[in-house]
Amino acid sequence: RKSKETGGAAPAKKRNLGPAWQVGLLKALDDKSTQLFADDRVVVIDDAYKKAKYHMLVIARKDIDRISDVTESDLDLIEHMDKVGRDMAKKRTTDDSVIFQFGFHSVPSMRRLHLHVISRDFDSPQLKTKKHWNSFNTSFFIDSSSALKQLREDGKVSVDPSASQQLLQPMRCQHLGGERDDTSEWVSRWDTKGFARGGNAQLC
DNA sequence: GTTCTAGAAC
DNA sequence: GTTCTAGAAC
Repeated sequence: RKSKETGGAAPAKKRNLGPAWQVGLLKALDDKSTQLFADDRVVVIDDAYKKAKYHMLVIARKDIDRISDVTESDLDLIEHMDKVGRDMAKKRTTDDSVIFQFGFHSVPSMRRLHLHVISRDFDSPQLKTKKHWNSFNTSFFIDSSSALKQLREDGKVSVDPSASQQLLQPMRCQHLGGERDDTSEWVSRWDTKGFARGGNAQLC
């Protein structure tokens, strides 16, 4: 043992990492019981409050808070997170009708860089608010493919300064396009109440 | 991030 | 009266 605390001081205190609710993912890095996969660079867990039938997080072990903090030297890490995420999605279900999306929140609430691996049904009783929906269905959500492209070309991932305002917009479907025709049916099903609750989820 | 809840909206 | 939304949480 090599402890040389001066004056018998208390054991080295851990740096204040912030409020408990912000550091849940940091604890997950050390909690093997919840890990679906782990290697020297990442840990995969189920999102504790999943917003779709399938919703996993690929968490980086490296001390980076968010996608806007990554640099060129992290390209390998982001590529690895993306690959692990896609592998996990394939392992998780063999149902080809399940479509996944992979990406980062522009302004995450939880600390430590994490990649969302989420199925596009958004069928979950824990998807309750407009912000929940918009965090996966506006430019607030940065696809990993887009992040990788930016990282390769610009050496960084730019985040829209107004990204957080996207969370306040009316809920729209990105994939059907058109605000009146195609989405009208979708909006009527999810917009007013219930979201995708009740097992009637479909791709928007 | 969630939970709780007062006040708004219906 | 019930549902919905937005802000505080030490």
